[in-house]
Amino acid sequence: MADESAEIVTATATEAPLSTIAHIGEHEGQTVTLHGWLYNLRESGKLLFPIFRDGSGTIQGIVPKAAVTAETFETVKGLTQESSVVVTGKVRADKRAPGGYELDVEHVEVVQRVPEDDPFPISLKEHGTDFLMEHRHLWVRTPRQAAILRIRAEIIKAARDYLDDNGFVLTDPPILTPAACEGTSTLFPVDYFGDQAYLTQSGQLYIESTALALGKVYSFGPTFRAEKSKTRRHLTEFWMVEPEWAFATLDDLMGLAENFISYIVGQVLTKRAAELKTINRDTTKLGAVRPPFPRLRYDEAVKMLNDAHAKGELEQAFEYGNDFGSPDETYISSQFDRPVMVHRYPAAVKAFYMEPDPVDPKYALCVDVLAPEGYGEVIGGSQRIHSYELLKKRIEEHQLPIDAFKWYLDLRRYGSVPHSGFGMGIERAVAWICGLDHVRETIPFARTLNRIYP
RNA sequence: UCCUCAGUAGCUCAAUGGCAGAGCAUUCGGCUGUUAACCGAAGGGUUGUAGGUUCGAGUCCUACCUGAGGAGCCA
Repeated sequence: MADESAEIVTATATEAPLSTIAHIGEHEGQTVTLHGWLYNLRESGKLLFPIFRDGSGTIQGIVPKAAVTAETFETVKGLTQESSVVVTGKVRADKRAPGGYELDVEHVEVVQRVPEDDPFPISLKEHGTDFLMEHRHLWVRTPRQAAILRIRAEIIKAARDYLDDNGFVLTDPPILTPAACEGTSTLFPVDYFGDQAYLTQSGQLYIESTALALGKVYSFGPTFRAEKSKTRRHLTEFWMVEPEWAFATLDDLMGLAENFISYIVGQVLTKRAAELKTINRDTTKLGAVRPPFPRLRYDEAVKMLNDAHAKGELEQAFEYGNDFGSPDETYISSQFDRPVMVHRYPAAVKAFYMEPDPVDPKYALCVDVLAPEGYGEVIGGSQRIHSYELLKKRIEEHQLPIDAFKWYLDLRRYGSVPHSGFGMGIERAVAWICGLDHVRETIPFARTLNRIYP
């Protein structure tokens, strides 16, 4: 062991050990090397204060003219925003530093210097939405956007860990599909060797198949909607995680949904506390997200909306039998401190494959989970029709192409069982957990009605 | 698809129908503890496009383009 470590020191004798800014506290008093970029440069006479970032955080360096070679001083003085660098310096704890540490810079090697006649477009000042989205490929470098992307990654990891650890098997449905899943949404057409194909709007129908093969399954992947929706909650390309569970009832599904969401929020709170702080998220509201979630029948939710309208708390009157509009969802969720599960909507406003409630077939065995703070529907799910005859009848009623659903009907001919599943929109979950006012910041490169660049 | 709002320097925004402005960014100068540093100076403009009204249009009118917010639809 001693020989081995000696060998490593020898091999790197001329170079300080590599560190990241996030872990720089472990090297206090030592000289380290950082791989990064110049975030900002301030100067005060013969003192330079370069701030470096490396993707894991930022740290201020200090360069007194008297402490370094003239060449190093001039190199740092000439650095431009976002120039890439390899920095060597000594780590020093400092109470004045936001991160607790500063770097006494000893040497800076410039990997690529951003020319001053073509400076980095995104300054530290405010910018407009259009400009930022036009420069999304560079905007992701800013601390706030980087923190959001780390939280997104944690949400995805937590979602997959929860399902993996609870017996769900990842089965990937196709992206290219021959027909609409639900027959309602507008799909993106694709030429498939002369045939008309579409980008998937949901993997659900396919994972119903794998659920009957493996019992408990899920899909995680992109989905596409060509709807001309233009709101802060819509993207044309978004990611969904969809568990599907054989023999599960609507009650089983609601139990899964509340535990699933609570686990994800809990993981983000513990593992991404620093990032939540970076984006100034008020985490007290997330702390309340624990099972059980309130469960509300559609009829009860409607009564709540009618009462609110009568009291003047809701502008628009709600017409019984409709699906909830955005202001309706916001009002319902605002009445609770955690996500609320609204179940048993009228079957007429829901998808063709949803199982009718045996108590009153006018209602569907479905559930929408509405996130708090006005973030709207993050989960939509249902128990699926398992009767061959009923499903065939519904496909005909919805005037869907029966040939395209032949395989789907087969699932009801060979060992059909009650089964349930839901889909959670990743971007809406990220927007809610991060407290963002628009889903376009929840994904590295948002695809919206008016934007497909960069 | 509908409703509302916006478009002026690289960016964020001012400018009563009467000389095109500021802050930031860039360049130059100053400052040994700065925290979107500060102080001084310089360069930087086909006011989204086309037409119209007017002695005169960034400003008023018409059409179009682009974007934003909302509705519907949804996750």
